[in-house]
Amino acid sequence: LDTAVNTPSADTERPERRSRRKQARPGELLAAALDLFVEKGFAATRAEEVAQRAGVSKGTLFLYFPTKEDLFKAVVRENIAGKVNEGFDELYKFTGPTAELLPFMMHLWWERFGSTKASGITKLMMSEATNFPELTEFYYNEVIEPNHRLIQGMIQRGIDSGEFREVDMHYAIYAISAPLIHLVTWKHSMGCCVGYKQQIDPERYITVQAEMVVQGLLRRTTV
Amino acid sequence: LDTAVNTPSADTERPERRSRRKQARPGELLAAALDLFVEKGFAATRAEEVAQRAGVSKGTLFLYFPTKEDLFKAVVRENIAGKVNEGFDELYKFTGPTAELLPFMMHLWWERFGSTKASGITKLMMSEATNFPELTEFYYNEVIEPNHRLIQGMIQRGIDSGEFREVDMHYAIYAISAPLIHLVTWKHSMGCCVGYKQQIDPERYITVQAEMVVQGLLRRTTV
Amino acid sequence: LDTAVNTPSADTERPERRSRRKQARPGELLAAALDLFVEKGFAATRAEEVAQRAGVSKGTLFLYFPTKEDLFKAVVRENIAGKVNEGFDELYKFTGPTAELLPFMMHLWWERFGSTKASGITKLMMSEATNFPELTEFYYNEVIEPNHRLIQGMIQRGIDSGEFREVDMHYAIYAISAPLIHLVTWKHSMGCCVGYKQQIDPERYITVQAEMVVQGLLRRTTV
Amino acid sequence: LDTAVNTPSADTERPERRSRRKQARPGELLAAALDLFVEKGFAATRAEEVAQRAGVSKGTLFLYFPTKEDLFKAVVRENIAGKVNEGFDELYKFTGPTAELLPFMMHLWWERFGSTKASGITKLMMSEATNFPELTEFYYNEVIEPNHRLIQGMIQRGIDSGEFREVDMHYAIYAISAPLIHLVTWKHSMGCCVGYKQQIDPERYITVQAEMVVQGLLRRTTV
DNA sequence: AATGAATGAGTATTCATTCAT
DNA sequence: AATGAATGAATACTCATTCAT
Repeated sequence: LDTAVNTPSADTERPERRSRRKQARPGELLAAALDLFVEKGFAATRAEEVAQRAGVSKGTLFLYFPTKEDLFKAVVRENIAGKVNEGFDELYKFTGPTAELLPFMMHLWWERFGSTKASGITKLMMSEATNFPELTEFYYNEVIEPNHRLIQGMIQRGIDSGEFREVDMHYAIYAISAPLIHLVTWKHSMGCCVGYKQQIDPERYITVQAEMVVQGLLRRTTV
Repeated sequence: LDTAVNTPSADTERPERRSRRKQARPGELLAAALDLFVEKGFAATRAEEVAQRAGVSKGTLFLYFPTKEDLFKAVVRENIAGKVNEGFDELYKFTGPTAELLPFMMHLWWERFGSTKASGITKLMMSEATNFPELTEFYYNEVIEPNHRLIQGMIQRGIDSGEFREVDMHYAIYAISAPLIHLVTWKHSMGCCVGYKQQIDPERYITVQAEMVVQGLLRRTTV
Repeated sequence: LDTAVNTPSADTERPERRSRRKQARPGELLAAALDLFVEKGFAATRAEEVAQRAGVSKGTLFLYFPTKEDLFKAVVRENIAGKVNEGFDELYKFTGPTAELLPFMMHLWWERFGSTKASGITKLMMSEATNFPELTEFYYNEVIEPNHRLIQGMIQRGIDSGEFREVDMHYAIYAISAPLIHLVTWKHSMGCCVGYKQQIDPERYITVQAEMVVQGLLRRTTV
Repeated sequence: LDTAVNTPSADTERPERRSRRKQARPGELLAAALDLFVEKGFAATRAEEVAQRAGVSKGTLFLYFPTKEDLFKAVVRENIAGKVNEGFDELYKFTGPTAELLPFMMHLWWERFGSTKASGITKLMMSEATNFPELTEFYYNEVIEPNHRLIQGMIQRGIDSGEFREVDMHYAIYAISAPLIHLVTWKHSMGCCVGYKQQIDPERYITVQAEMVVQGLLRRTTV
């Protein structure tokens, strides 16, 4: 459902106890690894702990993922599948004004991604990017770039409809993405350590940022 | 200020070489540590390497910083002290409209902090926050909170002068901070791994974000 | 009894070699540790050396004993358990006069403990007592106190039978224990370094001490 | 008085402030070292701490004692000077019955040595004997052997006077020495770690042991 | 496929000892 | 003679990875 862990190989055999379980192994390991990597970071996560949480032995873990780095890569690759497409669907489906589209999409993003465990990999990638350059490139191509196109689509929609003014599109995108990324990054770093008073309320945060960016983009009616 | 980071500076002078060095040691070590921590992260940085880069032996490092964690803390403390005050100074000194103050301050921040090596600790803290809760709290109190107050001061100035509309101040702050933090975080993560085409031009980035946020805050003249 | 120290025993049998070894591991490690601790003391014994002598790698040692201190504790526990009970058995079994019981028991003690490698831990505990207060307390409760009760039982037997005079029991005990402890302590310290001429012949030593203490305890027939 | 720390070189210069102090250095270091070695053992005592306690720098310590081992040897050698001679003096001076001499001498020993800090080296030597073989030999010749001769003199006196029976002299000696050595050894090991209830009262302990040994040596009047 | 016992390279930290001043 | 900054060998302990069963 949320972060549906799919076994790489298609599930062809009937739902028979033994083999289902067998097939489920890598998925369980990836789920456990996601949890722990998000929770403690790459370096601080011990392989044994991952195996334990997945209910298998250490040996089994290395049976599926020959290296801790491979495990990490798999975790990231696994958890970034096609979220963007959902976004494009919503964009195309939306009929109201773009000034309403933006808040709607941003809140939706929170609901479907930001608030889920999967958002932890956003922070993970920030932290480990330089240690996994080719993974980072993959992440850029598969996640960042598509999302930028989605955001660009949203903004362009406003410009095309005459709602928004012309902007330096390449950089205007960040007015939407930066606050969102900052939100989940905060949530998985500072947010864990500061007191109740310093917490950010995501809904309110997004509401304000969305309002700001809409105001920032809107064509000045008179002037 | 106190433990000002001194560059090793070629040893051309003969007299009191030993004692000169002694004074410089902590600074040299902190500089080396900053480099390496930023470059490879906390866990991946070996104590010996820090010592080597500072031109001393492993033992000497532990003479000044009894623990790798202590070294990390010192690096963080060293590279953030007083930065905010500079910001307040500029704020109080500024005489033009707030719509110009914001871009000015954001660019200044880049010039004096974002573009320097020290900005690497912003990303470092994000990455290591959960591993050093006590340090994170320190960082929040000494860096984040003061910066928030500075930003709040800037926005309030605009509201007081009638330029800006009333906003949910606590969250409006992030409209300014999030893009900036995102910029340095990017610079020290993704930025290192993606191609030339995907690079962000900081000046242009800040210009656009500043314009967006100013537009977002400005009181609508007619309506 | 529980973790009986098994000698490595030449591996002639082929089947289940791995699992056989697994069972023997802790015992082999404890035996090696006993050897080395007795030989060189706690501080001077390197963990790796213990592993080597047991024929395993460093890692394996820490697999079974998470800490060098834990290893030390295990060695102490291993080599003292139940020794006292043997003494009580002999005491209850003995039917002759107490004047003969004492020499018998003292010689038996030498035969079963003093002359064995295990007596080295008596000296070890003396040397390391202040460094391991918690272990020292354990040793007092599990070894010293029970032995004192055993000796007290022996003396009391003589008093009850009318052979021995009334004595300050609490301190009379040491008339028996002190010479014995001194013997093994000597054996593992001075004894290793002084020439042949200065050596103590344990049997003769015990014979004389036993005679002395018996004479010291006997009720004066006429007076 | 008790452990008078004498500078090796005879004090020829007048008691002038500066040089007195200079001359006192090694003595202060030895005193500090004695304290610490007794308190924590050889391995656990850090050179720096010795220097600190003596009020000098680490460098100075190594100026006088090129090696920690040398320091240890010096501490032992320093603190075992001619105590035995005092014992012989008392023996020759004593006029009463040997049955009274023994308790007298044993209590005196406690008063002048056992109860002082210097008794710590007795335990030290036990602990470190095997690590310092040639020191051990020295200790045997300078301390143990003379003390044995002293004790032998005491026993012989009783035999010669007809009070004591003939004994295996070489081993009878231990009937006196073992309890005393055991007392100081206990005091500096177990004694530090066990509760109030398990403490040994030295006076009472010696009284009982002395009585025992006297009884053990006395010629049976009738029989 | 699964286990978990075994490995050993790797790393922070300590501390006796040196030596420029 | 005295200092104390600097050294680096030494060592307990960790943890990814292997492999016999």
